Amino acid sequence: MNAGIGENPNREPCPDCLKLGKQLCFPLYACSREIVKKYKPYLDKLGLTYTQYITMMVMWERRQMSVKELGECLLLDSGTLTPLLKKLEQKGFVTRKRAHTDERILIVTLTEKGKQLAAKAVSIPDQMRSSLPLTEEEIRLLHSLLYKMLSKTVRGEAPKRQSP
Amino acid sequence: MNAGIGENPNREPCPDCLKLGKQLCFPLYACSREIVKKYKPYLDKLGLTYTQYITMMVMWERRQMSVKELGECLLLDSGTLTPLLKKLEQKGFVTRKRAHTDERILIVTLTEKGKQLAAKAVSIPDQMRSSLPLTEEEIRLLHSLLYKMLSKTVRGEAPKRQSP
DNA sequence: AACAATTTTATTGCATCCAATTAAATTAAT
DNA sequence: ATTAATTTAATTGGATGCAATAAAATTGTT
Repeated sequence: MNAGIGENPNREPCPDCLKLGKQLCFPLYACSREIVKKYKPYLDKLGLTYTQYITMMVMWERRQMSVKELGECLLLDSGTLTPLLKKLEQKGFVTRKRAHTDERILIVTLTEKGKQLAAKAVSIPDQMRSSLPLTEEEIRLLHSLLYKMLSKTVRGEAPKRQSP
Repeated sequence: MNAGIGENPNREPCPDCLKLGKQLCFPLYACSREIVKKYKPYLDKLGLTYTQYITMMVMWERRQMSVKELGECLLLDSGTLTPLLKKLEQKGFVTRKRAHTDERILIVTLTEKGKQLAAKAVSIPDQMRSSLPLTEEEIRLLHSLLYKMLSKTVRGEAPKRQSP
Protein backbone atom coordinates (compact mmCIF):
# COMPACT_ATOMS: atom_id res chain seq x y z
CA MET A 1 0.00 0.00 0.00
CA ASN A 2 1.07 3.56 -0.67
CA ALA A 3 3.59 2.46 -3.23
CA GLY A 4 6.71 4.49 -2.58
CA ILE A 5 4.93 7.66 -1.53
CA GLY A 6 5.94 9.02 1.80
CA GLU A 7 9.23 7.26 1.64
CA ASN A 8 10.58 9.98 -0.55
CA PRO A 9 9.68 13.60 0.09
CA ASN A 10 11.50 15.71 -2.41
CA ARG A 11 15.13 15.29 -1.70
CA GLU A 12 16.16 13.25 -4.71
CA PRO A 13 16.70 9.96 -2.96
CA CYS A 14 19.21 7.52 -4.23
CA PRO A 15 17.19 4.99 -6.22
CA ASP A 16 17.46 1.63 -4.57
CA CYS A 17 19.00 0.08 -7.63
CA LEU A 18 21.98 2.43 -7.41
CA LYS A 19 22.87 1.51 -3.87
CA LEU A 20 26.21 -0.16 -3.45
CA GLY A 21 24.72 -2.87 -1.29
CA LYS A 22 22.38 -3.95 -4.08
CA GLN A 23 25.12 -4.55 -6.59
CA LEU A 24 26.67 -7.88 -7.40
CA CYS A 25 29.72 -6.27 -8.92
CA PHE A 26 30.94 -4.67 -5.73
CA PRO A 27 31.30 -7.71 -3.46
CA LEU A 28 32.89 -9.47 -6.40
CA TYR A 29 35.39 -6.70 -6.86
CA ALA A 30 36.03 -6.33 -3.15
CA CYS A 31 36.34 -10.08 -2.52
CA SER A 32 38.78 -10.43 -5.33
CA ARG A 33 41.02 -7.74 -3.91
CA GLU A 34 40.72 -9.01 -0.35
CA ILE A 35 41.66 -12.51 -1.39
CA VAL A 36 44.65 -11.32 -3.36
CA LYS A 37 45.71 -9.34 -0.31
CA LYS A 38 45.34 -12.45 1.80
CA TYR A 39 47.71 -14.33 -0.48
CA LYS A 40 50.42 -11.73 -0.21
CA PRO A 41 52.30 -12.92 2.89
CA TYR A 42 52.45 -16.45 1.46
CA LEU A 43 53.49 -15.33 -2.00
CA ASP A 44 56.09 -12.93 -0.66
CA LYS A 45 57.96 -15.97 0.57
CA LEU A 46 58.03 -17.32 -2.98
CA GLY A 47 58.94 -13.97 -4.48
CA LEU A 48 55.75 -13.87 -6.53
CA THR A 49 52.90 -11.44 -6.92
CA TYR A 50 49.41 -12.85 -7.19
CA THR A 51 49.26 -12.50 -10.96
CA GLN A 52 52.66 -14.10 -11.27
CA TYR A 53 51.42 -16.90 -9.02
CA ILE A 54 48.45 -17.83 -11.17
CA THR A 55 50.69 -17.61 -14.20
CA MET A 56 53.08 -20.06 -12.57
CA MET A 57 50.11 -22.27 -11.77
CA VAL A 58 49.40 -22.61 -15.46
CA MET A 59 53.07 -23.24 -16.15
CA TRP A 60 53.28 -25.93 -13.48
CA GLU A 61 50.39 -27.65 -15.13
CA ARG A 62 51.40 -27.23 -18.74
CA ARG A 63 55.15 -26.70 -18.84
CA GLN A 64 55.09 -24.87 -22.15
CA MET A 65 52.63 -22.27 -23.37
CA SER A 66 52.56 -19.47 -25.86
CA VAL A 67 51.72 -16.01 -24.60
CA LYS A 68 48.45 -16.25 -26.44
CA GLU A 69 47.51 -19.52 -24.76
CA LEU A 70 48.47 -18.14 -21.37
CA GLY A 71 46.29 -15.15 -22.08
CA GLU A 72 43.38 -17.42 -22.89
CA CYS A 73 43.84 -19.41 -19.69
CA LEU A 74 44.19 -16.36 -17.49
CA LEU A 75 41.97 -13.95 -19.41
CA LEU A 76 44.85 -11.51 -19.63
CA ASP A 77 46.31 -9.83 -22.67
CA SER A 78 49.86 -9.18 -23.78
CA GLY A 79 49.80 -5.73 -22.22
CA THR A 80 49.75 -7.44 -18.85
CA LEU A 81 51.58 -10.63 -19.68
CA THR A 82 54.57 -9.30 -21.56
CA PRO A 83 56.08 -7.35 -18.64
CA LEU A 84 54.98 -9.98 -16.15
CA LEU A 85 56.67 -12.79 -18.09
CA LYS A 86 59.84 -10.74 -18.39
CA LYS A 87 59.89 -10.50 -14.61
CA LEU A 88 59.33 -14.24 -14.21
CA GLU A 89 62.18 -14.77 -16.64
CA GLN A 90 64.43 -12.43 -14.64
CA LYS A 91 63.66 -14.45 -11.54
CA GLY A 92 64.61 -17.57 -13.43
CA PHE A 93 61.25 -19.33 -13.26
CA VAL A 94 60.56 -19.41 -16.99
CA THR A 95 62.32 -18.86 -20.28
CA ARG A 96 60.96 -16.93 -23.27
CA LYS A 97 61.83 -18.02 -26.78
CA ARG A 98 60.28 -17.52 -30.18
CA ALA A 99 58.88 -20.60 -31.90
CA HIS A 100 61.08 -21.79 -34.77
CA THR A 101 58.12 -22.52 -36.97
CA ASP A 102 56.44 -19.17 -36.41
CA GLU A 103 58.46 -16.27 -35.16
CA ARG A 104 55.38 -14.38 -34.05
CA ILE A 105 54.77 -16.88 -31.31
CA LEU A 106 56.62 -16.56 -28.05
CA ILE A 107 56.96 -19.81 -26.15
CA VAL A 108 57.16 -19.63 -22.40
CA THR A 109 58.81 -22.63 -20.78
CA LEU A 110 59.04 -23.63 -17.14
CA THR A 111 62.61 -23.88 -15.86
CA GLU A 112 63.92 -26.34 -13.30
CA LYS A 113 63.92 -23.55 -10.74
CA GLY A 114 60.36 -22.75 -11.67
CA LYS A 115 59.41 -26.36 -11.28
CA GLN A 116 60.94 -26.50 -7.83
CA LEU A 117 58.91 -23.51 -6.78
CA ALA A 118 55.78 -25.66 -6.94
CA ALA A 119 56.96 -27.61 -3.93
CA LYS A 120 57.05 -24.43 -1.88
CA ALA A 121 53.62 -23.41 -3.10
CA VAL A 122 51.86 -26.68 -2.54
CA SER A 123 50.66 -25.87 0.96
CA ILE A 124 49.21 -22.49 0.09
CA PRO A 125 45.82 -23.46 -1.36
CA ASP A 126 44.80 -25.42 1.73
CA GLN A 127 45.89 -22.68 4.07
CA MET A 128 43.95 -20.12 2.11
CA ARG A 129 40.90 -22.30 1.89
CA SER A 130 40.78 -23.05 5.56
CA SER A 131 41.02 -19.39 6.40
CA LEU A 132 37.81 -18.59 4.55
CA PRO A 133 34.60 -18.18 6.54
CA LEU A 134 32.86 -20.60 4.20
CA THR A 135 32.10 -24.30 4.39
CA GLU A 136 33.48 -26.67 1.79
CA GLU A 137 30.01 -26.88 0.36
CA GLU A 138 29.73 -23.11 0.07
CA ILE A 139 33.13 -22.94 -1.58
CA ARG A 140 32.05 -25.51 -4.16
CA LEU A 141 28.85 -23.61 -4.78
CA LEU A 142 30.64 -20.31 -5.14
CA HIS A 143 33.17 -21.91 -7.45
CA SER A 144 30.48 -23.23 -9.74
CA LEU A 145 28.48 -20.00 -9.76
CA LEU A 146 31.59 -18.01 -10.65
CA TYR A 147 32.46 -20.35 -13.48
CA LYS A 148 28.92 -20.18 -14.73
CA MET A 149 29.24 -16.44 -14.70
CA LEU A 150 32.49 -16.61 -16.64
CA SER A 151 31.18 -19.11 -19.11
CA LYS A 152 28.78 -17.37 -21.41
CA THR A 153 27.40 -13.93 -21.88
CA VAL A 154 29.85 -12.27 -19.59
CA ARG A 155 32.73 -12.66 -21.96
CA GLY A 156 32.47 -13.35 -25.67
CA GLU A 157 29.34 -11.84 -27.14
CA ALA A 158 31.76 -9.91 -29.32
CA PRO A 159 30.64 -7.83 -32.30
CA LYS A 160 29.34 -10.85 -34.19
CA ARG A 161 28.79 -9.27 -37.58
CA GLN A 162 26.92 -12.17 -39.13
CA SER A 163 24.19 -14.52 -38.09
CA PRO A 164 24.93 -17.31 -35.60
CA MET B 1 40.97 -49.01 -8.39
CA ASN B 2 44.67 -48.44 -8.90
CA ALA B 3 44.59 -45.32 -6.83
CA GLY B 4 46.61 -42.78 -8.74
CA ILE B 5 49.23 -45.19 -9.99
CA GLY B 6 49.73 -45.21 -13.69
CA GLU B 7 48.35 -41.73 -13.91
CA ASN B 8 51.67 -40.35 -12.92
CA PRO B 9 54.87 -42.01 -14.10
CA ASN B 10 57.76 -39.94 -12.87
CA ARG B 11 57.45 -36.60 -14.50
CA GLU B 12 56.73 -34.42 -11.48
CA PRO B 13 53.04 -33.94 -12.03
CA CYS B 14 51.38 -30.75 -10.99
CA PRO B 15 49.70 -31.59 -7.70
CA ASP B 16 45.98 -31.31 -8.14
CA CYS B 17 45.70 -28.65 -5.48
CA LEU B 18 47.91 -26.33 -7.51
CA LYS B 19 45.80 -26.48 -10.62
CA LEU B 20 44.20 -23.23 -11.63
CA GLY B 21 40.84 -24.90 -12.11
CA LYS B 22 40.78 -26.01 -8.47
CA GLN B 23 41.23 -22.56 -7.04
CA LEU B 24 38.46 -20.32 -5.81
CA CYS B 25 40.61 -17.23 -6.10
CA PHE B 26 40.99 -17.38 -9.84
CA PRO B 27 37.34 -17.30 -10.96
CA LEU B 28 36.81 -14.60 -8.37
CA TYR B 29 39.65 -12.55 -9.76
CA ALA B 30 38.68 -13.21 -13.37
CA CYS B 31 34.98 -12.53 -12.82
CA SER B 32 35.74 -9.30 -11.12
CA ARG B 33 37.81 -8.09 -14.04
CA GLU B 34 35.34 -9.32 -16.64
CA ILE B 35 32.47 -7.56 -14.92
CA VAL B 36 34.39 -4.32 -14.67
CA LYS B 37 35.19 -4.65 -18.35
CA LYS B 38 31.52 -5.19 -19.08
CA TYR B 39 30.65 -1.94 -17.33
CA LYS B 40 33.08 0.07 -19.38
CA PRO B 41 30.93 1.01 -22.38
CA TYR B 42 28.16 2.18 -20.06
CA LEU B 43 30.47 4.09 -17.77
CA ASP B 44 32.32 5.70 -20.65
CA LYS B 45 29.10 7.52 -21.43
CA LEU B 46 29.12 8.96 -17.93
CA GLY B 47 32.80 9.77 -18.01
CA LEU B 48 33.52 7.45 -15.09
CA THR B 49 35.83 4.54 -14.50
CA TYR B 50 34.51 1.61 -12.54
CA THR B 51 36.17 2.65 -9.29
CA GLN B 52 34.89 6.17 -9.75
CA TYR B 53 31.44 4.72 -10.37
CA ILE B 54 31.24 2.79 -7.11
CA THR B 55 32.58 5.84 -5.34
CA MET B 56 29.80 7.92 -6.86
CA MET B 57 27.35 5.23 -5.78
CA VAL B 58 28.31 5.84 -2.19
CA MET B 59 28.10 9.58 -2.72
CA TRP B 60 24.64 9.32 -4.28
CA GLU B 61 23.53 7.45 -1.24
CA ARG B 62 25.22 9.52 1.42
CA ARG B 63 25.86 12.94 -0.02
CA GLN B 64 28.76 13.69 2.31
CA MET B 65 31.52 11.41 3.45
CA SER B 66 35.02 11.71 4.77
CA VAL B 67 37.77 9.96 2.87
CA LYS B 68 38.10 7.55 5.75
CA GLU B 69 34.43 6.63 5.66
CA LEU B 70 34.56 6.21 1.91
CA GLY B 71 37.52 3.94 2.36
CA GLU B 72 35.60 1.83 4.84
CA CYS B 73 32.62 1.54 2.50
CA LEU B 74 34.70 0.66 -0.52
CA LEU B 75 37.59 -1.16 1.20
CA LEU B 76 40.02 1.21 -0.44
CA ASP B 77 42.73 3.30 1.16
CA SER B 78 43.86 6.87 0.66
CA GLY B 79 46.51 5.78 -1.81
CA THR B 80 43.73 4.89 -4.18
CA LEU B 81 41.09 7.37 -3.09
CA THR B 82 43.10 10.57 -2.95
CA PRO B 83 43.93 10.73 -6.66
CA LEU B 84 40.55 9.30 -7.62
CA LEU B 85 38.66 11.94 -5.65
CA LYS B 86 40.79 14.66 -7.19
CA LYS B 87 39.67 13.43 -10.58
CA LEU B 88 36.02 13.36 -9.53
CA GLU B 89 36.48 16.90 -8.28
CA GLN B 90 38.03 17.96 -11.60
CA LYS B 91 35.02 16.55 -13.39
CA GLY B 92 32.81 18.56 -11.07
CA PHE B 93 31.00 15.64 -9.45
CA VAL B 94 32.22 16.23 -5.90
CA THR B 95 33.97 18.88 -3.85
CA ARG B 96 36.77 18.28 -1.35
CA LYS B 97 37.03 20.43 1.76
CA ARG B 98 38.61 20.03 5.16
CA ALA B 99 36.31 19.77 8.14
CA HIS B 100 36.31 22.95 10.25
CA THR B 101 36.29 21.02 13.46
CA ASP B 102 39.16 18.74 12.51
CA GLU B 103 41.51 19.76 9.77
CA ARG B 104 42.76 16.23 9.32
CA ILE B 105 39.45 15.14 7.92
CA LEU B 106 38.66 15.75 4.30
CA ILE B 107 34.95 15.95 3.55
CA VAL B 108 33.82 14.88 0.12
CA THR B 109 30.49 16.36 -0.94
CA LEU B 110 28.28 15.53 -3.89
CA THR B 111 27.72 18.49 -6.22
CA GLU B 112 24.56 19.26 -8.15
CA LYS B 113 26.25 17.97 -11.28
CA GLY B 114 27.21 14.83 -9.44
CA LYS B 115 23.66 14.40 -8.27
CA GLN B 116 22.36 14.71 -11.81
CA LEU B 117 24.72 12.00 -12.93
CA ALA B 118 22.66 9.47 -10.97
CA ALA B 119 19.80 9.90 -13.41
CA LYS B 120 22.05 8.80 -16.25
CA ALA B 121 23.31 5.85 -14.26
CA VAL B 122 20.00 4.55 -13.07
CA SER B 123 19.48 2.15 -15.95
CA ILE B 124 22.90 0.56 -15.76
CA PRO B 125 22.39 -1.98 -12.95
CA ASP B 126 19.43 -3.62 -14.65
CA GLN B 127 21.19 -3.81 -17.97
CA MET B 128 24.21 -5.38 -16.38
CA ARG B 129 22.14 -7.80 -14.38
CA SER B 130 20.13 -9.00 -17.31
CA SER B 131 23.25 -9.63 -19.31
CA LEU B 132 24.55 -12.14 -16.79
CA PRO B 133 24.11 -15.85 -17.51
CA LEU B 134 22.63 -16.31 -14.04
CA THR B 135 19.10 -16.48 -12.74
CA GLU B 136 17.86 -13.97 -10.19
CA GLU B 137 18.06 -16.70 -7.62
CA GLU B 138 21.66 -17.47 -8.48
CA ILE B 139 22.54 -13.80 -8.33
CA ARG B 140 21.02 -13.56 -4.85
CA LEU B 141 22.91 -16.64 -3.77
CA LEU B 142 26.18 -15.38 -5.17
CA HIS B 143 25.60 -12.02 -3.54
CA SER B 144 25.11 -13.58 -0.14
CA LEU B 145 28.05 -15.94 -0.46
CA LEU B 146 30.34 -13.07 -1.43
CA TYR B 147 29.20 -10.96 1.50
CA LYS B 148 29.69 -13.88 3.80
CA MET B 149 33.19 -14.19 2.44
CA LEU B 150 33.83 -10.51 3.02
CA SER B 151 32.36 -10.55 6.47
CA LYS B 152 34.74 -12.31 8.73
CA THR B 153 38.08 -13.98 8.53
CA VAL B 154 38.83 -12.69 5.09
CA ARG B 155 39.47 -9.18 6.27
CA GLY B 156 40.21 -8.14 9.81
CA GLU B 157 42.06 -10.84 11.71
CA ALA B 158 44.74 -8.19 12.12
CA PRO B 159 47.78 -8.68 14.37
CA LYS B 160 45.69 -8.84 17.53
CA ARG B 161 48.42 -8.56 20.09
CA GLN B 162 46.31 -9.43 23.12
CA SER B 163 43.68 -11.97 23.96
CA PRO B 164 40.12 -11.47 22.71
C1' DA C 1 52.01 23.23 28.91
C1' DA C 2 54.98 19.67 26.83
C1' DC C 3 55.50 15.42 24.88
C1' DA C 4 53.90 11.07 23.13
C1' DA C 5 50.66 8.47 20.77
C1' DT C 6 47.01 8.38 17.50
C1' DT C 7 44.36 9.67 13.59
C1' DT C 8 43.67 11.15 8.97
C1' DT C 9 45.37 12.26 4.36
C1' DA C 10 48.81 12.61 1.06
C1' DT C 11 52.82 10.90 -1.40
C1' DT C 12 55.86 7.54 -3.55
C1' DG C 13 57.10 3.43 -5.90
C1' DC C 14 55.95 -0.88 -7.84
C1' DA C 15 52.92 -4.02 -10.29
C1' DT C 16 49.17 -4.65 -12.60
C1' DC C 17 45.17 -4.10 -16.11
C1' DC C 18 43.35 -2.53 -20.21
C1' DA C 19 42.49 0.01 -24.67
C1' DA C 20 44.74 1.42 -28.54
C1' DT C 21 48.48 1.40 -31.51
C1' DT C 22 52.48 -0.52 -33.65
C1' DA C 23 55.49 -3.97 -35.57
C1' DA C 24 56.79 -8.26 -37.36
C1' DA C 25 55.60 -12.59 -39.33
C1' DT C 26 52.44 -15.51 -41.68
C1' DT C 27 48.62 -16.70 -44.57
C1' DA C 28 45.24 -15.85 -48.13
C1' DA C 29 43.98 -13.88 -52.47
C1' DT C 30 44.75 -12.24 -56.78
C1' DA D 1 55.15 -13.32 -56.59
C1' DT D 2 52.74 -9.22 -54.70
C1' DT D 3 49.61 -7.35 -52.08
C1' DA D 4 46.14 -7.55 -48.55
C1' DA D 5 44.40 -9.41 -44.46
C1' DT D 6 45.28 -11.74 -40.24
C1' DT D 7 47.76 -13.17 -36.28
C1' DT D 8 50.80 -12.58 -32.37
C1' DA D 9 53.59 -9.76 -29.24
C1' DA D 10 55.21 -5.57 -27.73
C1' DT D 11 54.61 -0.82 -26.57
C1' DT D 12 52.30 3.25 -24.72
C1' DG D 13 49.36 5.87 -21.79
C1' DG D 14 45.89 6.27 -18.23
C1' DA D 15 43.90 4.57 -13.91
C1' DT D 16 44.03 1.83 -10.37
C1' DG D 17 45.57 -0.86 -5.90
C1' DC D 18 48.56 -1.31 -2.21
C1' DA D 19 52.53 -1.13 1.08
C1' DA D 20 55.32 2.01 3.18
C1' DT D 21 56.38 6.41 4.54
C1' DA D 22 55.59 11.15 5.60
C1' DA D 23 53.07 15.10 7.25
C1' DA D 24 49.73 17.61 9.74
C1' DA D 25 46.32 17.85 13.26
C1' DT D 26 44.31 16.14 17.37
C1' DT D 27 44.06 13.70 21.64
C1' DG D 28 45.91 11.70 25.80
C1' DT D 29 49.30 11.83 29.58
C1' DT D 30 52.06 13.49 32.79
